[in-house]
Amino acid sequence: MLEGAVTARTLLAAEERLTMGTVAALYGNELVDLHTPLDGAASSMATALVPLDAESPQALEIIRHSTAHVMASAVQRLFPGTQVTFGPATENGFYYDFDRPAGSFSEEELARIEAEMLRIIETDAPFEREVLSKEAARALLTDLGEHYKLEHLERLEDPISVYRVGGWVDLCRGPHVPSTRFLKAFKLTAVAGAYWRGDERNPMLQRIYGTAFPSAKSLRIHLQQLELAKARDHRKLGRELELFAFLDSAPASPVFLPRGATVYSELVNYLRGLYLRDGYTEVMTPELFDRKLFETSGHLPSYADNMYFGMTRDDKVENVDDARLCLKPMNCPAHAAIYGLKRRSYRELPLRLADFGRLHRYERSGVVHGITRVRSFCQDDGHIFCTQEQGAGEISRFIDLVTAVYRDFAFSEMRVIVATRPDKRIGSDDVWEAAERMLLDSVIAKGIAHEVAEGEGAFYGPKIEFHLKDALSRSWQLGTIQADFNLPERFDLTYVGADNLPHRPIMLHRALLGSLERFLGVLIEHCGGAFPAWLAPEQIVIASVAAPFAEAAEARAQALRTLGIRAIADSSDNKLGAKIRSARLLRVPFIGVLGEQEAQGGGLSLRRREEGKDLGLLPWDTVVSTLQSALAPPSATV
RNA sequence: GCCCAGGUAGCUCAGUGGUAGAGCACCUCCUUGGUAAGGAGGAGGUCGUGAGUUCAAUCCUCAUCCUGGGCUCCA
Repeated sequence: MLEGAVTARTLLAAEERLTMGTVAALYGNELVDLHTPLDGAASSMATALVPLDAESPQALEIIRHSTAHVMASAVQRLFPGTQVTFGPATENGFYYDFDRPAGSFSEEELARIEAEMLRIIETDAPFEREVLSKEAARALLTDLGEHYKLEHLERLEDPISVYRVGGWVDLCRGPHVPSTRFLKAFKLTAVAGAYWRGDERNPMLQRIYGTAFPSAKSLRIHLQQLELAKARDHRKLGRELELFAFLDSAPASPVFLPRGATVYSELVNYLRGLYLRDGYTEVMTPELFDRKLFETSGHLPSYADNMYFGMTRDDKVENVDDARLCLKPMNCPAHAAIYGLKRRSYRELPLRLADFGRLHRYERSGVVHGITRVRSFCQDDGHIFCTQEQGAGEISRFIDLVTAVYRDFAFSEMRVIVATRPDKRIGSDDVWEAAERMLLDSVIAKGIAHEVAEGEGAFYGPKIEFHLKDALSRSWQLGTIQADFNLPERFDLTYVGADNLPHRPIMLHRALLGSLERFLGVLIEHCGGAFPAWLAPEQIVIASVAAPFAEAAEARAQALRTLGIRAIADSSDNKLGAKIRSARLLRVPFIGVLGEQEAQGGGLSLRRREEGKDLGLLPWDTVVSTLQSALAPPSATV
């Protein structure tokens, strides 16, 4: 560093804004190291500088990225010949990808790497930034034998920065913490394979995941939260609560057990209620179609990789591409065909068709996950056929509906993503342009915070996606609405306008919950298996205090069932405490206790799931009215 | 699909080159009970599947199926 060079450190120190916990600074919109010389007039710069404390979110990223550097340094010390690639901070930590000729890292090696990292950190080595010409950087990387970095270098613009720490050097944009002293708490968590630049045609690298925090305490809290999240994992709860299961004979295709099927049906009932109010009519369509339907729709060949094919013994075919039948991966072609069954008038539009048909999509074995990503599922699918002019209004109406629905399930953190035209698509650019415009305008008009995902749209149209997070903060797409000008064209759909001339309708594909399977998975994690009372598989368990009251308990349960309440009696010869315990483990919203007192007076002692609240002995009428009001499904308002 | 880690009773998990164990759940009996586990006994496994090595394989090797973590939040 030049004598007297102006840095964030000198400027902040001069104003006594530098503390022991300051790891970097924000200079305008730019993150800068404390020690990097700044350009410009010192006096004006100082006011634009904001010191970043270790506890700030931006500092956390810097700490993690610096920890990744230390890890890479340790790896190269321990395993010479290993090349480095990318090592960014992530939402929950960091990773670094290596090309190690000997292959992946074992658990024991992870421990050795951690130990080596500690040794490096203890030396309190400073992070030093150095700016090079591209030519000099090329020479440096060639010298180090870092071929991946060399490849990446060619994508970068002059000048190039590198960071040194403890004699180790890496091509890096920075910034970094001043020295390794600031890395106080880290843990290496996992090894995994990852393709170079994420492309499966490239060589596979060895990735090491880790996490880092400004203090040992915050790391400990993070690890505890991970443990808690595991307890909410829908796969674990699905098994424990007997909601669903998987058969070896149907991989990645869940079977719903009685308890899970009850929740599933209630979700469908809820949706049917919404549809009735919101002007949808339901249709039912086959699962197996002649391939011609999907040729017309354009699913073949765009979507063939994700489709199942079928044939009969009368079909003398050898190649799957000649299979006569297709298992539907989507409902839209069938709905387009239904629309085309007869001549349509503008007076019928918008025509909103809903379908709970079962879909099958072939998903590669590595991407399936519990019931949130499966091969057999059902969408709360619907297609709106309308005029161009009606499109914006329908989209706006749908956004209101989907927002209200998520509110019903107490989801608050919704991400809205507008996904635009992908490389592999059907239809002209003009048509895509219009469709993208329509979606974006609706979101903007509602003032909804959203992101744009370039190239992430469906092959037939752009979409708005509504994402929610699961217990491990993985983001899942649930609801969606997609504008489609292509299918109406391909199916030659028309309506007769007021002018008595044929016109082309547009088609909106939409789903509120998305896949019912996925939604249920996310919902299970959201509520930790304690479903809202209206969805609970059993809404009340009536526990008899002793055998002589078993019959009375069963009679009460039956009386409630005739009122539409899912009630069961626990007449096992367990003691009351054990019955309460098992009902609570199943997260049953109400528990009724029936003994001498209740049998005599005709009432029931009731307790609610929430805070184990005991409502005491209530007269039967009060029991019924309490249950009926607590068990009523919510009503999403449009 | 690819990399890594797994697959032992319904569930959660021990275990060993000489054909297997615990807790819970289940069944039977005793107990007739008042708000998160009463007691005793019993039954239950081709150790994922197939092959190989071995006198002998749940254990070692290979294949295969299934499950789990990950596969550009770009130096």
